[in-house]
Amino acid sequence: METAGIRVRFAPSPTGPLHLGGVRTALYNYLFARQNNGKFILRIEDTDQNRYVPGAEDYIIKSLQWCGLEFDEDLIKGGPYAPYRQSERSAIYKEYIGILLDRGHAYLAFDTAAELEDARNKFSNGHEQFQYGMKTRLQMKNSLSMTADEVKSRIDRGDRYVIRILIPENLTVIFNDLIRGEVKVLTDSLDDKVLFKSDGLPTYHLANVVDDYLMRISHVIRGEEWLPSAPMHLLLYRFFGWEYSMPQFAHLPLILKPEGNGKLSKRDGDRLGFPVFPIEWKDPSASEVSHGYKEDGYLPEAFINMLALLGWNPGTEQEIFTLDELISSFSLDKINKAGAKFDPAKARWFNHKFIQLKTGAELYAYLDPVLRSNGISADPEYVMKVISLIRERVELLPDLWKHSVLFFRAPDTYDPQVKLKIWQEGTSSFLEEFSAMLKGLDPFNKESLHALVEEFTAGKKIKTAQLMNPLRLLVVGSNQGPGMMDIAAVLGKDEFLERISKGLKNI
RNA sequence: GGCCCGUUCGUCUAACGGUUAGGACGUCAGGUUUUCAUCCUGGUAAUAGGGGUUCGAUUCCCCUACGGGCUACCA
Repeated sequence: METAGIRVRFAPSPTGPLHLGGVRTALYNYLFARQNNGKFILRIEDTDQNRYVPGAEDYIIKSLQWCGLEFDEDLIKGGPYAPYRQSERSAIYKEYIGILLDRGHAYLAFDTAAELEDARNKFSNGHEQFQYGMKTRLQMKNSLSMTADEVKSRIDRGDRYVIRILIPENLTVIFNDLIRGEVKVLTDSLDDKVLFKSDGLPTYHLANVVDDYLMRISHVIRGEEWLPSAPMHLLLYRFFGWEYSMPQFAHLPLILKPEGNGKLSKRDGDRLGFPVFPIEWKDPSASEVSHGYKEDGYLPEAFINMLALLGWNPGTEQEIFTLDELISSFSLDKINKAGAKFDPAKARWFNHKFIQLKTGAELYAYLDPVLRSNGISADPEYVMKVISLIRERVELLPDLWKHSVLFFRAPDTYDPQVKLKIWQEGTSSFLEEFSAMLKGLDPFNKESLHALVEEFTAGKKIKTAQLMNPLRLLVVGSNQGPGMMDIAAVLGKDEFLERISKGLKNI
């Protein structure tokens, strides 16, 4: 039972896709482990077979892989404390619940669902709510209220039962949360939670304590929703005699909806138009597809950076971090206590920042497959020129295509709103004339073009914009895009001229 | 209802008990640009309320309000 160093675990339940908050919990565990040369462990908490969703486990692993968070021990690569899937550890839990029973810290309860329902109705009189605990346990059907013979005969005839923790009375449980400080609870407010279900599997409460102990977990970093049951977990450690080597707890604040109140949920993403999941999730039963950050064109490093700063800050004004920088700057005591509202606009801002950090070649690697799927085979050198012109306007990866398509396809429509605004009497004839002069331009480049435009507008006594805006409309189809000279120079003389004449015909 | 946790600009947040309460996102206004973006500059905007403690509270304590979480044979 020697100290095994820093060991943390991420313990998701495979009941569906992992959302933002889950990824952040994993991230904080990862950062803490890496910073302390510790181990980062994945443990699948699948003790509820009713809620098992096929594909969820795989989804969780793939998501974290995309984020770049690698485990030291998990169900694939194994480890010294395997298995890492709780459903494969049921024998272990049986053994430990036996210890609790022997020591009188747990008891058998035979109440059926209907009986529990009855009790709830009977005891909840508007002011008070039913709690299976000190005030009620003796009136229920359990090994505390029944004789030993009665219990034995019930077991013998095959009655199903659960095993509940016996919460001691009038005891103050105190523990130190690394984020919140001292948390104090009187045991009288705790109820006799089910530790072991009638299906032979433990509940979270038992499994988590037993596994954290057995796996030598040094720090439990988990969501705030576990704070209320932490005192009960502490009691469990005490009953087992493990209090001296109990992990330290850190309960993370929740991630809230961008607007309004409450926990962030999948619905918010649908409603407000941003992903809440790291990668796309296809619901196996509902044939419904939820957006993922990956597929929407976010960079994993931007996603991670954004999550890291949602509830934690480095104490400096640095906002952009590499994973390594996050590892070295991270600290549990700079995690906030209050929940943080998620801000999709800031997520996009992070992504923009990270895209600007990419090299042209990296961006090329993203754009190239898109070009191919659109049936475009362009000279790499040409594509690189295009990328350098449009890269600064790219916020999400798909913008790469959105902003570069004009270099690969001539427009077939011309924005009527823009036309209305800029097309004047005489514009067409200006353009005809200009186009004719363009034909003889040699060499054809930004500089020569510029000179020609100056000469032309001066001769016509018109503003540069009076020529350039209509020109842009013909060549691009709208009022958007990089500088007109840049576009022309990249497009080349032939294509440029062709678009002008086609435009003049069709507009 | 009970128990637990929380509360600084619209949002994320900074501030050994002493700061003109700082930064970022958003937003607004200017500038750059032949367009749209980007970019640059500037502005806007906060300590929930009330009591203490203290020479002095954003900071420490209490109360109230508000918000959140938990209250399953779910995690």
